[in-house]
Amino acid sequence: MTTSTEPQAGQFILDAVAEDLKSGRFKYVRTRLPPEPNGYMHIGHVKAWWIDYNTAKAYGGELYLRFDDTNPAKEETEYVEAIKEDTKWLGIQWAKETYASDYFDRLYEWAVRLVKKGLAYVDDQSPDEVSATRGTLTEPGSNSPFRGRPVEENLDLLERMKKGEFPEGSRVLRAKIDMAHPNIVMRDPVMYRILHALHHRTGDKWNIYPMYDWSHGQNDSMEGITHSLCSQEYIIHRPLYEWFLEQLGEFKTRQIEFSRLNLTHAMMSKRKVRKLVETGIVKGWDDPRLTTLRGLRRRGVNPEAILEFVRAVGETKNDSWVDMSLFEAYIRDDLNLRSLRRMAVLRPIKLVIDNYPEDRVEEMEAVNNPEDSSAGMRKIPFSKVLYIEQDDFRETPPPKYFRLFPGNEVRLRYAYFVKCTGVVKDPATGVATEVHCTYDPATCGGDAPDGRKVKSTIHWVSARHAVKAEVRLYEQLFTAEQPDEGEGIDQVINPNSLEVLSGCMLEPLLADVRPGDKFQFERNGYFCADPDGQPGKPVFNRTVTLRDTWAKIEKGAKKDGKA
RNA sequence: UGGGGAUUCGUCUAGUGGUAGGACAGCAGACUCUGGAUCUGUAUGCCGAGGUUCGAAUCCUCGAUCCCCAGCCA
Repeated sequence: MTTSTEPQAGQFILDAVAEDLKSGRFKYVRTRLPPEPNGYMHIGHVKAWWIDYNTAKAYGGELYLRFDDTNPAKEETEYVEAIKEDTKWLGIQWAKETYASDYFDRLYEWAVRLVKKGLAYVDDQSPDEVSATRGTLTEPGSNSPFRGRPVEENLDLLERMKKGEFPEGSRVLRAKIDMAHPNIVMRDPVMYRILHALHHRTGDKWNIYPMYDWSHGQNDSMEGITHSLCSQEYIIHRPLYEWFLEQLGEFKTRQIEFSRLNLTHAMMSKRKVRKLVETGIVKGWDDPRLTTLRGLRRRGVNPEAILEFVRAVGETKNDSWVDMSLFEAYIRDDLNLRSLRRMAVLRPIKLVIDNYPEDRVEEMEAVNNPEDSSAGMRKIPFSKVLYIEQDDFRETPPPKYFRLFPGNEVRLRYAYFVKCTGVVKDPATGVATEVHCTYDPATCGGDAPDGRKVKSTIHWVSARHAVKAEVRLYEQLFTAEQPDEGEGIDQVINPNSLEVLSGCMLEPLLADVRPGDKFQFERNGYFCADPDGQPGKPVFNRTVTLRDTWAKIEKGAKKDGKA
């Protein structure tokens, strides 16, 4: 999969911005990345971040990081820091860090301006009354009895709301637009609500806080943002966005909407992810099964892979569900090029080489990364008793199985050809405990001087040199493609989403790893050292498996057998 | 007859009046000291019906389906 030569997927926003520059509507490009600091960011956000970042970068513009902290009840500084950290990790750079709360004073002045123009009023109705008079999707709303309030009275009331003279819910400031507007957003939307809450930055200074609609566009304008890029659900807010700036006579940012990213077998709803964390279905916001950025990072996914993936998905207005396998392809692509190869036996069984000297140890030369010659070579100890994967031996081989079975010869990677001579079983259970074989000393290094071939090469770890480790295997968290749909999350949880293997045997070099170190365990997949590991007792997470043609053949055979 | 958005292989996405292309997934094969990687080949698609045109995914008309909106959330 090449990247830069691929035709660019969806770029209607890039095109629109180019037109704006050409027409002179804007002389420069400035976008903003507007997270609400109320939770951890997930891969769905990355699409938006990338579009904001890429659009600015494409035209020599800049990106502001603006925290949308207009609701003190939900927002916390902790999340601000987490979001900044995640953004940096992704490699997205911002020119300026701002907060919606930076503009509370100016925004209030602008509100006063609208009140003076007779375009906003204080409504004394209760929330229920406001809701009841809004009308429905098909029926118009009705005017508030306070709609005709004189300007002076509105000004006085607004000032006293600000000072904190009224209880929460008792009054709001509303824009005076049209209660019969076919677009519900335009039916006298609430601009300020009373909230006697402590704000993470402004403390107790304010008793009224702006709604999204009243804050966001005005902040965009104040910051000279040229393009306010957001997801489709804001399309219907655009008339209001434009109405405010028009009435105010301020700098007019252009809002452009794109469709958000949906990934199959993943959970993007913040509320539902929170539930997964709280009920203990996952172990935290950084659980490697989650598509939160912290989860992906711990899982071992590189930021470059995430960015390449969202770039490939592109920017369109189509509702879409991107298949997880596309994301995995980008993860593999990235990891394949940069991961050091190591040998690790996940489900070990002993392989005894009967004709190999008891105390002999050889150092075998191995390639670190066939995709990158600069990664060099390493040595791996080899001896009489090895561990191999249980799956690499079958007493009675299925069709097309080329690994170890009695009488068959295979190559031990970087070592010798060995021929299987038999298997030792536990007399009580009948379970295989040891595979036996003989080796051909002439095949040292892995090639036969007589030119004979083997159909399979298997990996191994010397038993007396092996490092024991825990390895965590992950599968998709959900069995359903769209677990967000409907209720009953418990029903679509994949019971096999985590499998912990405790007796894994690794080559000696793997004893000393730091959390975040990534490797390809040959023939098994890509793995990343987890922070739970101790020196000498590593813990690895499986990021993603290798493409497994054999698994496919076996699965196909099973299906045919049944049919 | 509430308003607004969308519809191209299984999935995502190019194409904007001139041979429907790419990626992932699938299938078949080559190669291989990873059944990995790489390479080759291959099947599958314009929501529907009319119309305009020498020619329509693209323009027009009518229809279908899906998504969003009735927070003092963002």
